[in-house]
Amino acid sequence: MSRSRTQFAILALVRIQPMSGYEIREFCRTRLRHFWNESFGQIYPTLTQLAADGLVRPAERADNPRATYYELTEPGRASLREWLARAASPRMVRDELLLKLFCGDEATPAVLLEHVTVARQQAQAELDSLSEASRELEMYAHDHPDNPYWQLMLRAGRLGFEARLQWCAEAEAVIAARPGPDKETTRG
Amino acid sequence: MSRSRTQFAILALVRIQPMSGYEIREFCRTRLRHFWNESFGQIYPTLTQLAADGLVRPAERADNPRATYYELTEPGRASLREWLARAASPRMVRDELLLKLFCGDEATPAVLLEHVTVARQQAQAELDSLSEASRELEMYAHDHPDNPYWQLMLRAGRLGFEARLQWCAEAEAVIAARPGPDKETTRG
DNA sequence: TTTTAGATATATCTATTAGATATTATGAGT
DNA sequence: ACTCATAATATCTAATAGATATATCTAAAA
Repeated sequence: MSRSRTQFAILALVRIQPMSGYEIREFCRTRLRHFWNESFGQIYPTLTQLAADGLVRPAERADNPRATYYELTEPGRASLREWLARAASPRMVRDELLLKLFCGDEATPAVLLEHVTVARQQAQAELDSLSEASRELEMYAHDHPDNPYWQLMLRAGRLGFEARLQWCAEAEAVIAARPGPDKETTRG
Repeated sequence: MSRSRTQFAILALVRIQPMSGYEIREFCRTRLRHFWNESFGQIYPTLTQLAADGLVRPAERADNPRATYYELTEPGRASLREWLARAASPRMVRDELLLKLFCGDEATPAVLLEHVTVARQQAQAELDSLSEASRELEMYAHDHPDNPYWQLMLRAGRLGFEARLQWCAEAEAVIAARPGPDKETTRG
């Protein structure tokens, strides 16, 4: 099959429980967004392909006749396991804020400070969200065999956002000390 | 023009000094990779477009007749400044290792440990590389008006990789303590 | 000296994924 | 009843990753 990782993201999710395409998207968006994302553009065609290949099985639900739920099959599980044994691709990051800072002297400190403040607020909100998620896992999934891994997954996010917050604080201090068009002397 | 950010990455780079398409790619790959990347597939068509729009100017070099160097024009600088004043898109991360950990109980601890060890080694190499880059900037660009921003840029990378290393250490400890097919009792 | 490997340089192509849009049905609030 | 938001599916366009092709130059090896 293709090199696309959407298939494995989907298999990983329906391994936990049967899900509709929409639910898969929402799960990614609400619980995995600090390290993964999937769009409808990938989800639906991939679900169709996975079903054709026998890796997931479409099913209906009496309590929600509108949605199609997809369940993991044994061949799907085997495919997931093969992928898990393979080396992971390097982490990919794309951070427009840092690109803007790269040519920071072309902007005013005030506008850069604004950008960093927004980033700090976002990082704080994400950190809070991950901390809450960690507590919920402790409460509801403490004995789940995946729980230690889930906690590691969240831990990665929290450490990352803590580092981001630290950086924002430092960046704000440095930028605030920069001379700008509305400053007459260097602020020490 | 389009929503593509390749144009701004290119403008940012040729703002520092004139560069060829290849040099732009190399600069991204060697110095910006912890937060940005550009492929030839984007660079060359975008350079052509930027030149057509008058935002960069192609020039030849007597010392390298083979390469076309692109210089920033004043309209190009103005375009860069407009972009700098706009809010930055959220940081995007894609981390296959965490996706694998998400369904970690479907794999053996040994294989997961291997993945985390590889990630740790990569993070250490990147951290070393960024520390070296920071030292070089201090030596060669200390008085450059962009230097404080460049140092912040590198600082973001270092804090990020330090957090990653911290996480790897924790993950290794947790995973090593997991029972696996080659372990008869829980290792404490 | 010749050959080979690696780097430089440009260009374009395919594959993957982000992001947006469209349609329909349902549920909640006014 | 009407309006708005959400759920659900599907697909389309735009952006970007990654690979490939060709040519030339330089350095190292034979």
